[in-house]
This record gives sequence, C-alpha cells and structure tokens, in this order.
Amino acid sequence: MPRITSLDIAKLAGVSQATVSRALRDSPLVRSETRLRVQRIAREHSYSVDSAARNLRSRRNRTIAMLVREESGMDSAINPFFTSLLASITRAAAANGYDVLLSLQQLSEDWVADYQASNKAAGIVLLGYGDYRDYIRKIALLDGARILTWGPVVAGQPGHFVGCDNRRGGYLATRHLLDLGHRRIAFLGDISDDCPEFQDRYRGHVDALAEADLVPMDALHAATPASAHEGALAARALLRRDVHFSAAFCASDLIALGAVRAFGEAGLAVPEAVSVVGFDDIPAVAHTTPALTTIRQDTDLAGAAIVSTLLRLIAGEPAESKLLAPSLVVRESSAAAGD
Amino acid sequence: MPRITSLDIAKLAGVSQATVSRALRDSPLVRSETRLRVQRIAREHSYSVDSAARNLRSRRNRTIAMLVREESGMDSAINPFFTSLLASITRAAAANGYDVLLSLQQLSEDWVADYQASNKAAGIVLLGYGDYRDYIRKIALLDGARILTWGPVVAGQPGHFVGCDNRRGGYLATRHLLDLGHRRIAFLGDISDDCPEFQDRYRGHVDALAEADLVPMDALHAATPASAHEGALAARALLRRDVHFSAAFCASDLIALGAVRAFGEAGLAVPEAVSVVGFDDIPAVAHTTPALTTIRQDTDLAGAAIVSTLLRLIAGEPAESKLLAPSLVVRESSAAAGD
DNA sequence: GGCGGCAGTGAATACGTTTGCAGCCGCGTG
DNA sequence: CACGCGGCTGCAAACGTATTCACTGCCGCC
Repeated sequence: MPRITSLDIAKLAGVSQATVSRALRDSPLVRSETRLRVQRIAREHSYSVDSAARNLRSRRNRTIAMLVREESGMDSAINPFFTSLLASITRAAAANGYDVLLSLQQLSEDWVADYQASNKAAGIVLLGYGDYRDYIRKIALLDGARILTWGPVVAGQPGHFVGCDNRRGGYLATRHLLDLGHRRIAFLGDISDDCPEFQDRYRGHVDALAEADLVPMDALHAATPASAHEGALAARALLRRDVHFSAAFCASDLIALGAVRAFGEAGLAVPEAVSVVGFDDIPAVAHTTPALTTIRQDTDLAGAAIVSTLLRLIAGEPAESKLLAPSLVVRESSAAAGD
Repeated sequence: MPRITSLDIAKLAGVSQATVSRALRDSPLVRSETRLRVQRIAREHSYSVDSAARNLRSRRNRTIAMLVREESGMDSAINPFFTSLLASITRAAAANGYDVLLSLQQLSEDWVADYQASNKAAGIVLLGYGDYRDYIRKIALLDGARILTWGPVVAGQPGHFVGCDNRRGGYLATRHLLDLGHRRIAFLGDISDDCPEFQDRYRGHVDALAEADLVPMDALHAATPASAHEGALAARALLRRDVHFSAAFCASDLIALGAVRAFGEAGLAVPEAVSVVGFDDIPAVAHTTPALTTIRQDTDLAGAAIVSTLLRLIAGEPAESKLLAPSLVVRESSAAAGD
C-alpha cells in the first residue's frame, strides 16, 4: 500500500495538490470553506505531511538537536541537572512546534557537520559542564552556526550562551553559611580552567568570604569533578588533612551527596557537626536525608530561555546571551554553627 | 551562499552525481580508488548528505522516536530510572547509526500519526510507568506500527514489549528481607491496574512471603505512585496505622527515598529500626545516606534490547518481546531484624 | 464599457538524493 | 573474430511537498 500523499487528498477534495498544501498550513490564500473541507478530509484519512519532503522542498526544518556532552571518565549516567534541563528544553521546543533530536557524545566538529550541514536540525544546543570555549571558538566561525551553549556567559566571547549566574550562586551559598555563623567553610569542586562554572561558583564563595573579612584557605579547598563518588573522595581527602571546618559548600549537588556520605562515615553528622550546601537543586536532593540546602537553578526558565534564544538565532535575528538568577533553597543540611 | 550538494562534489571529483552518492555510502559498485577520492573531496569541503533529500528519495529514515510519557499529577521531573534508560537507548541507537527524537508527552493517537505517518521516525519507543495496554491495543492495529513499549510483558498481549521481570525483582527484594530475619514486611506502592509493573512487584513480594509461610497483610500495604513526595506520604500513613513492621519493600527507589525520610522524621532509623529496599537502582541511591539496598534493572542491557528489538521491527523481521532479569544490590538500608 | 485589482485556484517547477537501467571497456572464451 | 560477461560508471526518473507564476472571475472605478 503506497503512502497516502497530498495528491490523494487533492483528488478526494476535488482541488489541486497546491491547494491542499496551502489549506493544511492555514494559508489565508485559500477560502475558509475549502480549507476546512480539505482539513477534514485529510484528518479522516489520517494524512499527515511527509516531513522529509517538506524539509527538502522548504529548505527548512523544525528540529533542534541537543548534544549532551558525555563526561568521559564518569559514571555513564547523565548528571541529573542536565536531565532536568533536557526535559524543559524538550517541552519548550515542543511548545514552539519543534522536535528535539537527542545525542550523547563527545564533542567533535564532525558532529556539528553531521547535524547542521546535513540539516537534520535547524539549530544545536550544547549541554554539559566543562570548558567549551576552544571548541566554540572554532565552530562559531562556521557559516551560520546556530549553536547555543549552556554555560558561563563571558563578555566578548564568541558564540551564544545561556547560563546561570554561577558567581552569584556561589555568593548566596557561602553567604547563607556565614549568616549561620560559620567561619571555616570548605569548598569542594574543581576550579581549574576545565570547569569555568565551578570557577565562578568559587569566585562567588570568595566574594562572600571577603564581605565577612575572611580569606579563602587553600587547606579548605578540595578539587573534585561533579560526581557523587568523586565528591566523597574529596571529602575524605579533606578530612585527612585535619583542618577544622564547620561547613562545606559543594560546587554541585552530586558532590554534596558524596560529601554528606563521607562526613557521615567519619562520624560527622550533617548538619549538627558540619553544614553542607550544594548547587543545582537536582530533584533527588529534596528527598534525601537530610534534605539538601542548595542553590537552585530554575531549569524551566533555563529551558525556555535556551529555546527562545536558539529560535532567534535560527530566524537570523540578533540574539543575546542570557544570565539566569539562581536562588537559595534552605533545607536541612545547613544549621547554625555550633560554637 | 547556496548549499553545497553532491553535484558540486561530483564536478570537483570529475564523476557523476550518482557516483558520488554511491561512493559516500561505501557502495561496492564503485572502484575503491574513485570512492576514496570522492570521500576525501567530500570531507575537504565538509559536505554531508542532506538528510531530507535522502529520506525522501529512499523512503527510509534512520531516526527513532522516544516518547517518555508524562505522568500527569507528578512533579514534572522525569523519573531518573527512565533517564538512565533514555541515555542507554540513545547510545544504543547511535551505535546502530540511528538518531533519536525525544518527546515528552501525554499519550495520544495524534502523536503516533505525527511521528509515524509523517515519517519523522522509523520506529517509536514508549517509556513510562503505567498502563499502556488499551492504548497499545489500538495502535498495534495501525498498519505496520513499529512501536516498542518498555513495560510488563504479558503473554498473548498485542504489541511488542521489552521489560524487566518485575515479579522476580519483587521476589528478590522480599526474599532478601526474609533472609535477614524480617517477618513483618510492609509494601509501598500502587498495585491497581493502573500500574502493572508495581502489581508484578507485589506478586513477587507475595511469592517470597508464601515461601516463608507468610501471608501478606492489608494493613502493611500502602498504595502510592512512584514519586518521593508521595512515598513519604504513604510511609506516614502507614506509621499512623500503628501496625508493627521491621522492614519495607518500596516499589520504586523514589518511593523508598520518601519512605526513608518519613521513617527518619518519626524517629525510626534506617536500617536499625526499619530496613528499606527499593526498586530500579537509580543513580542517586548509591550515594544517599544510608545508601539504598535495591533491585537493579540494568539499563544498559535494557537499552540495547529495546533498540535491537525495535530495529528488527523496523526491518520487518519477527521480533519477540523480551524479559530482562533484575538483580539484588545490597547496600546499607537493610540489616538483620532486631528481634 | 474598458481597465486595474483582488480573491481564489491550478499548473508547473525545484528541492537533493537514491536507484533502475543502460552503456562502456577490456578480457576470456567459443 | 564475435560474443558474453563483469566491473565500473552515467543518465534519468522518481520521492512528496512548497512555491512561483499565470489564470479566471468578479467587482469597482474612471
């Protein structure tokens, strides 16, 4: 049984194929009576436009690709924060009539060629922690690269970004701990150039310390990538150093989860012996014991911002990078300092 | 700047467009020397085949659609278990040269029409807890519906399924608790027809009880959908009933998370006062405090099975439903009974 | 009464591939 | 020498739609 085409519908409706095409797209060119009849017939025969033909002919494409960068060396699970983002992007895209192509990959230029040049997608969203900057610099030069990256927004940087104000988030976290009376606050997270978002969170941490006339101490910083396992390792390393601290600001919720665990194993109850603040507000941490105090990035807002910016890019309109405001969510893992 | 086409490459390589097409697809029809030259030139000009044109002409499509069913009434986050599944499906699809279209929706026939009839996708994967059966029955009748559902495999049921052996999983969980000496084991989870997988888990639970000459008690069952929030509510309801129990088998990890929390608030330490076993082994529960004993569904295996079965369906080969074996993962939330 | 314009429609073309078919060349075989 | 055959290549016809252009009535206007 050959596929049913717009030509079939045209015959059934007694009009030309061109009219069918127009009617189905609500073109004002066709009389509303005709339009409704065509639409009814199409529906009755559950006809729907062949997207390949449509894309080919119109040289357009209502699909965006989401590349979630696989963090090598990590447990292969996607960071839950990106899962939330991914969901909200998908919803926002659907609300605009766009489909979403999902890909989990290492970054590579081939990939961009594959999706953009072959026009499987009208635009691309890049997700994942880490340093995209070199990469972006390269692909931003490609003709009409319609690529939007979730990540730190740096002035003058080529490419288009939407991200969270990590520095402010870091500030809020540490400020919260300071307000609770903590003075020796550890920071868990990689602040190398490999992870600009963590760097910014650390900067915010330092900002808050400075406001309280405190100076960050190297001994209170433990570098770690954003996984729970590594977070626990970092926390243990910190404990072995035998420096006193009454609170820890973890650069991501996963790290915080690992840290809470490591502290517990060492006999340090959270929040009685040590307060912990995370970052991201991934869904799970609202329900752990203790529930985690953390910095929320509103993923619904973020998804909407990402999609609207990308669509603007696709439409060829000027689009600006956007910075989203994080907020503090106080739960159970932070408490007033003991002394 | 007009798009670069295979015709351009053909001119550059001094061959016909047809040869370019064949060369790029590694057709044995073209001499390897020619093929390599064409491929090199294509690469140098970062040409890549227009997928719309390819799909249109070949009437084929290397894309599969993943529909993650939105559970209404729930916090809009995707259940992390499905996130893992989604990731492994995406990887398995990529390994087979397929792209993945992601959609978060309520179920509807329109959706199938939209993706299958408009051939945006060669096949569809349905994800999400709950009762698809009526729906499947309808769409399975559509011409050449290439739809694979993650869910309980029931003999004689129309449609194609890949799922976890939930009954065995339930058995393993309760058996583990029995082996630890527990006799009064609560079950948290909705066992209505709305959720066949939970029903099966409950059946396994009952199987294990029966093996120990025990009978399930209604008072020890608290119905709840699969979210942490609701899980906590169910656990609190259970506690209010004032029936004694020393262990709880939760039909999903999210429920377990909520339950652990509710127990803790009521002064019942896990696992000292009450043991808890979950189901799914979502990534987070390995790192909570206490780390959760749970039933693992191997999502990598599941993803591979889903994709391979769906591809068989797409190829028109006979495909059988598959049942995957779960396994017990013992962590910290279960301990020997106190008495 | 002729003419411009407007609303509605159809004919025809182009989008960039894949693929069936035919053609060419060179070689071995009858 | 003719013929066939296999390896390689090109020609040309689709695939199903969007869109340009032309056409038909019809109205209003000078």
